[in-house]
Amino acid sequence: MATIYQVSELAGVSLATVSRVMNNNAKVSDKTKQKVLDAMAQLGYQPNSIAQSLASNRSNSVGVLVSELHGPFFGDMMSAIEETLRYEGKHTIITSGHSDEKREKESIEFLIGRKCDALILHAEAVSDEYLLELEQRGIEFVLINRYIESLKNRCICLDNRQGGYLATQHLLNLGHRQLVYVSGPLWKQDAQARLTGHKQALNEANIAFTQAQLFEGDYRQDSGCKGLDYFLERGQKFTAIVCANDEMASGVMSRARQLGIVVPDELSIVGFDNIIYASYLYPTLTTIDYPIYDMGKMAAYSILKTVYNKKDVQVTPVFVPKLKVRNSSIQHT
Amino acid sequence: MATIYQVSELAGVSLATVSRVMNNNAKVSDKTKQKVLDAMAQLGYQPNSIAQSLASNRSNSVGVLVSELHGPFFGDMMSAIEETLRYEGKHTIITSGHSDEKREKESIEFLIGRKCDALILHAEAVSDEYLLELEQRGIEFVLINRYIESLKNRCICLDNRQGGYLATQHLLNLGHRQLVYVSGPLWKQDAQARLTGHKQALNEANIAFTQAQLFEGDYRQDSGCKGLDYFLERGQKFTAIVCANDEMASGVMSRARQLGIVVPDELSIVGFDNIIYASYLYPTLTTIDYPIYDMGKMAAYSILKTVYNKKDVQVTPVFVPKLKVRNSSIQHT
DNA sequence: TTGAAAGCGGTACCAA
DNA sequence: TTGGTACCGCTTTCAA
Repeated sequence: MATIYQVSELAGVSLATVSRVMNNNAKVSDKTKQKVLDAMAQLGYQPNSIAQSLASNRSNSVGVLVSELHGPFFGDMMSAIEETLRYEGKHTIITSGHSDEKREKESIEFLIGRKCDALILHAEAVSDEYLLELEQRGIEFVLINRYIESLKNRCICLDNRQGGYLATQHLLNLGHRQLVYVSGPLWKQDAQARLTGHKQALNEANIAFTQAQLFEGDYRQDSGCKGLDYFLERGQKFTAIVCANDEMASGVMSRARQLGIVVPDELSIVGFDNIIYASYLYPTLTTIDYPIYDMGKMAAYSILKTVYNKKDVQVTPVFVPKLKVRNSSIQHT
Repeated sequence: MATIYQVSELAGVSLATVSRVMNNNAKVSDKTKQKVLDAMAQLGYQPNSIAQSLASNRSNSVGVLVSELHGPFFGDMMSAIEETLRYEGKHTIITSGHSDEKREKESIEFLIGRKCDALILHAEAVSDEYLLELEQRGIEFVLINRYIESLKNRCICLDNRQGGYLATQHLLNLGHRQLVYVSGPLWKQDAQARLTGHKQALNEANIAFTQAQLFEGDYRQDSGCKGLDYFLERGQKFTAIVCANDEMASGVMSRARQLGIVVPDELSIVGFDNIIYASYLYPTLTTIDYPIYDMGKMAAYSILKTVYNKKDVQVTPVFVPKLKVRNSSIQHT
């Protein structure tokens, strides 16, 4: 592997000059430049990125923390981030936090230890204080799907409240009056916001919301099944069920089928996220579209702009959810 | 950020000694060691991984190439790899190749340029020659789901032929005699192998296989729909359909529903891969389990063993697929 | 068992 | 516009 030194020798110029043409950040005469370029080509020179990093204090890598590497949701996010960054020659280092405070922290510190220039965090369990501390330490980062007022210029968010609102409004528009809600873990910000939107829609329609209409799930399929059982066991009356994500909705759907409840005829279901297989289910799932791909892209842009000084990018921090009507919800008669 | 120099000063020893206790690869007296450890703790010293890499010519990072970052399949693979490597303090750099030769090559070269110590490749489009060339260049790598005879000690494979065989055998055991097959893109090795297994099972049952019973899909859901249409349009008679992956199977399933064909009563379906949502479908999908998580883990182990000299790992290169019977296949009457 | 010092392959400041 | 050179923070050989 050729080094910058060999290039400089072959081209008959100094190290500094070679460095200049590589980074082309200083004036070099066309003639000299050409000599250097020729030498590089001849040697098949590739700069050593590690040495560059050490000298420039830039690793050209961005660390990404997601909850889970698998699962339909984060794949899209990573996909967007990696594509965008690689196009600019930056690389993506990934870690997962499993929605656990300790593991999230470990992952973040791991990434910092690897000298990432910036971090893109889908951090759920770590405290606001810790995130503020990161900022104090001078770490560059953006947050996906988490809003902290004093860090607001670092947050790429979906309006989860609005999403919850839309889901419920849709059912109300279809004539449903007896609704129940399967939420996510209520310590998570997004779960709270979605529930708030739900309540707000009910409120506007002058329908009371009581605790009996709420089941707190964990965003996993199984808790959808449990949620449905829960409501049925208590003799709760309902014609529609709102789930805080699609996985739980799919759980409700399969449990309903086991119990002989016909969806959507006897029970309408609405999910949230619009994960890929929402459209594979039977019936296909009405849901709220979460533009996670675009949000991942935006996070990457934001880093490119603030950390790598890429000028021509516009960062929009708040995304708007959209209702996606499919076959799991129907007019109440 | 404290440097090794400051630690050495505070501890009253040389740089070399500090380095030794960090890597504990040489004798250091307990007393000296303790002084160094104390100094490190006091300064909150964290070694600079970039500098370590430059000096040691080791980046402690492993590059991973997958076809797609999203999608149910690769998530599990990445998940396994990242977990395993991080446990050993290595980091995982990911890229995607989109099953396209040019992009796969670009990704691989990108990873090499970033000085990855080793690569884990799910390379589909790149030629055998290119891979051989990589070996010539002294690049360390393992291949997932691709078998090349002269690189066999680098291959972590599933016996795809056996999987195809099991899927078909299952249907034959259920009494089906009229089968059709939706394959993957036949330029892909795994698609070929699965089809071969299918033919073999038919052959053993003395059932002829003709081109009319084959539709070449692209592993995506939509081609499952197309496949079903294809067979129906030609008036092909069949009571069961074997799909080379679950996504296409789910396509067949939803198309069948649209057409009013009842699964499994009128049509049995078997998939391949056992992706997460195979069990969410209705009816739940009978499929062949592809232990991709374990295979990812094995790939990581293999790297740890050969590249990072971790001794106590056993590498098993060939994995065996297993039949997973669910509700989409039923006895033919 | 310890220390001195020569790299690793670049960047970037200061002079010329 | 160019060259000289002092780092960046660590590893590793060689001597002591």
